[in-house]
Amino acid sequence: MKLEEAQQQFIASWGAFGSHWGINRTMAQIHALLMISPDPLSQDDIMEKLNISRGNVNMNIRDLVDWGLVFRILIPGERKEFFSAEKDIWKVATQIVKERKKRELDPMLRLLDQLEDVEGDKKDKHIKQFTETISSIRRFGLQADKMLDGLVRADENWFLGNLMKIFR
Amino acid sequence: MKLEEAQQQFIASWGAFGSHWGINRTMAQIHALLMISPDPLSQDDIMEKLNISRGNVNMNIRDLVDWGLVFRILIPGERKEFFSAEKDIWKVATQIVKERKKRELDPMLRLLDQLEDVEGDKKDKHIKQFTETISSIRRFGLQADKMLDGLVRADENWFLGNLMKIFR
DNA sequence: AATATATTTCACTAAGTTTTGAAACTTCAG
DNA sequence: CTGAAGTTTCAAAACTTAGTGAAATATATT
Repeated sequence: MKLEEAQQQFIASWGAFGSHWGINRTMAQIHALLMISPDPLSQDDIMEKLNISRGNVNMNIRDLVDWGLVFRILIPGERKEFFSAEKDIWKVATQIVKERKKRELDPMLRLLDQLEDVEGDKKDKHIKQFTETISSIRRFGLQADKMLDGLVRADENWFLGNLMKIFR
Repeated sequence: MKLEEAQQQFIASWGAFGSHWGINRTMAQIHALLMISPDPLSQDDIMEKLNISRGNVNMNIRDLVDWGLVFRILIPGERKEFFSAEKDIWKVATQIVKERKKRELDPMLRLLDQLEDVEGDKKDKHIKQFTETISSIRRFGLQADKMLDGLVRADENWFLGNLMKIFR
């Protein structure tokens, strides 16, 4: 397969893939483009390679920087800003886990905490089913939370090494 | 907090939560409603409680059944079909993992396989960066794949027990 | 300070997704 | 076989989210 074609395919599918992971399509495409670029790119480079508007590049780059997946690079003597992606895929994954945990899991756990006790007769089957559901989701969430914290703190080899021991 | 209010809140936020996890809002709301219902509900019950149209209920119920999160229940003597949710949250989670792995991770790995070898000079920095990126993502993906397979096969206590040993 | 270059913002538009509701279809009882 | 009850389909409408491009702002150069 030719390089150009392979690059296009990779960018397109990383975009599709990302859109299932809380990262919008264009954001993921920009990230893909930067991952396979040996050198940092400017906003104009990205506009041109992906055929998207300046505003779109700007917004998505900002988000990528917020997520910690892309870095602003200042090249001495250059007027423009350049951008480069985090290329260590383990770091990319833990970064995403960290952000999503903060944005989704943590607020959900806070809510479940509040919902856990409702007024009324503990014998009523509606109340019983409700509190049981809530508390089992909450217990599960707390475990997941703890596990993800560990994951984010761990380093790749350590983590995969241990995991492989568990899942032969 | 009153039961009614707590139920509403739970349904609403499970919907919002689900929409970040590849499950659309209404689908997640129906699932939430069924999880907290002590008895199976009919399509009409769901329409009424969530204020959504018959078509919408029907389509989303179908998807939930496809995902293995909801079961069709036939109540003897009743003409209507009733529905009941999987209430074991561990099963819900592994079911979702299984489906998403099949729909997303597996196709991505198949693609990366193809992209791994491109024609051209191995010394060219564009080719070098591309193949390195692809192969590191692929290695990572294969590990994740193996791990998720294990997870789906494992049972809850076994899994959490082992995990807790790792992440004290 | 004036000019050129680069970046950010945001109202508008385009694209994509979900929901509705009525019609078509299916099933069952009499 | 007929009609009532239940379920499914699908085109159109409503809603949601993403992308554009031009204007505003910021930064650097002479």
